[in-house]
Amino acid sequence: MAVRVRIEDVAEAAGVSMKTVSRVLNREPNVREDTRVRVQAAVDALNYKPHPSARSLAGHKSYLVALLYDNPSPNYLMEVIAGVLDACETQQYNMMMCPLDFGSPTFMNAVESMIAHSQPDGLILTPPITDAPALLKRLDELELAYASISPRKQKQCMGVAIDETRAAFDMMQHLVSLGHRRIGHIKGHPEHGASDWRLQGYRDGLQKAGIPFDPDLVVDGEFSFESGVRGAEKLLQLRERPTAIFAANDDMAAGVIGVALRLGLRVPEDVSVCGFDNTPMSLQIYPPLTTVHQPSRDMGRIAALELLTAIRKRDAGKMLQIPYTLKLRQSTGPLG
Amino acid sequence: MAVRVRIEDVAEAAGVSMKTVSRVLNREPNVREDTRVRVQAAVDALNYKPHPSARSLAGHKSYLVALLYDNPSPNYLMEVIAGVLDACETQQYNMMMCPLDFGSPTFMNAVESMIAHSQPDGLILTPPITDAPALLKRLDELELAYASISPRKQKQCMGVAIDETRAAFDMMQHLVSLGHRRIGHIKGHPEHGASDWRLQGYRDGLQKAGIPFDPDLVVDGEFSFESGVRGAEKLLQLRERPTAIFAANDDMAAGVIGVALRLGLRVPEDVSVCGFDNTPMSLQIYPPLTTVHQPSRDMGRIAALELLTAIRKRDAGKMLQIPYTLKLRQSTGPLG
DNA sequence: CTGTTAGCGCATTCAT
DNA sequence: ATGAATGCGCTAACAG
Repeated sequence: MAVRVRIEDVAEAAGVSMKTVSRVLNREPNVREDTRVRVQAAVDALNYKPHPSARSLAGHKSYLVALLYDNPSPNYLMEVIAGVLDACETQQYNMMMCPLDFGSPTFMNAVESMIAHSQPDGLILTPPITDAPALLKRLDELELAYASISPRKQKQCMGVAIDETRAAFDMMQHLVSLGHRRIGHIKGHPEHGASDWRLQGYRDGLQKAGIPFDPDLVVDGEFSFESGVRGAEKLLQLRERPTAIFAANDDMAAGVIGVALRLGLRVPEDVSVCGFDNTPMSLQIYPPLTTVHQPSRDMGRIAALELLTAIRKRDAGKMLQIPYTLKLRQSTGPLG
Repeated sequence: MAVRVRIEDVAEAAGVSMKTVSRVLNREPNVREDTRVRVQAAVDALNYKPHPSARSLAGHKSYLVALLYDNPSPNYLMEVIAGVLDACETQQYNMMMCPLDFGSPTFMNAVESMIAHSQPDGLILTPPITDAPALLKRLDELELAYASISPRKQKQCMGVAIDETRAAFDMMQHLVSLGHRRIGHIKGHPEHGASDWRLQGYRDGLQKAGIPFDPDLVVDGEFSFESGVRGAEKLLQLRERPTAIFAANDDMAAGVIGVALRLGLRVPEDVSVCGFDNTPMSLQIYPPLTTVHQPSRDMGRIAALELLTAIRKRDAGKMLQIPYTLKLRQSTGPLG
């Protein structure tokens, strides 16, 4: 490890004081341009890197953001992580991972303990942890900044989301345009806001097409493949079978396709199937799945950038909405 | 955030010096049992948590391990992460994520920069970063501890792996026992040791069954679904079609099944397909995939525990081998 | 615009 | 077995 280059060494090399170096490093004002250049040159020449712990200790900041999650899809989370890391890198921040069990009675204890231990400067919340009232209340008490990704209540907090209801509505328009009128829906996990929004989009789509809502065509799910299987078994064995099934996510849609094939039905000739999320798997099953692409990586990046800005400026940002894309593939087709 | 409880406060409450509290906290010897108890009581009563940065600054340790990865399957990586976090939690360590581009010319720069910035006490390497000679050499220079998960050269380093060759061999035994003799193989990414091992297991399996090796039945792949599709297109259009295909991972196996179905072949009646990794997807496609389960979470945990031990004791551990499991499912069946 | 001083909270000598 | 003094590397508050 050799000997560490310290800020003092840089100061000496540049012929200024430690504090001036500190100012340059932290982009603080009140430094003449030429000294700034001189200091920067010394920093580069010595390949100086601030010691994170020292900076943190003296500055009363941890330079840490915590990413809270509860059993999300690995693909989704990895995208979010990549985005958050993108954002953190630009600002010398670190990210720590915080797997949590949202439903557990010790949920808040786990959070408190993590905060006490790691002292993050801010948190990024992913669904469904975005919607834990006790958590949000406590964070406000602690004056700890947080950004939410796709939270249920979007008016009141900083974060990022897509218009899920409208995306689901668009998907319904697609099915309707193919001639479908008996369209089934498998709901998502009841604890996720996304489930409500997507169901709402389904209903909006029916209404727009003048198709009466039929409760038999809507079944419970919980975003898992298995729940998709169960939902499909119900829907595909109805006396009057739906000609299309809109599952609230891709995993469930994969379950639907599995059941359909097992029952000897062709997809999409006998039944069209679509999902939501555009997971890699959606492209790997046969037939490739029609779905909605949600820019999860961008959402992670944006949430983190908002959070970092809020930490710096000590004031909260807005809820940002960003665009989604429909991916029309082979699992949906015209009414046969 | 109220006022922070410091070690000094605990010392005062317990009627001892800071140093004694420090000793108790760090499980150092030379503390009488009764004072240890008294100090611990004060720690609990005040709900004292050491300040990570202060501890790190004074102790010349970062309490950080870096997890290096390059574009792995999200499912695999999330399992490894969960295991590493499990291990870190028990020892007050933190984990940082380090996505890298192994092939890039700036790979080593990225690593150097990460190390200089974050000063991790150790690294956990995942394939194929386990096999970057320049990296390993540099880590030795820096005397930075690292643990490797499934590295190519297992003799020379600390880490954890399964016996992949034997697992692939077992899978071949399974296919042979079903009556298959024309068995195709789609290789993994050439940069991953796993590709070699699994191919070796394939060859060992052929040899054991007295089946001559046919180069036409082995095609290149790179672990991606698409490469599985390409491989299957070659194999399934051979004049003498294989009756079984062993893909070196699940993603490629999924590609094979897709192609088979597209060509009007039934799985497993017309062609058996198997993979490797037991990804969640392997259970979600139709038919469910026969594969090898690799205990990735355990591997993450074990690698991290080894690393933390090595950091503490300043000496390197061994390469540990842990068990795998064959998952026999519906994508393989008797030769029709 | 720049420098000086103090101290963040802890572990680490070296005493005793 | 325990304690007092010192400093890790940096930023903050103030001084100039």
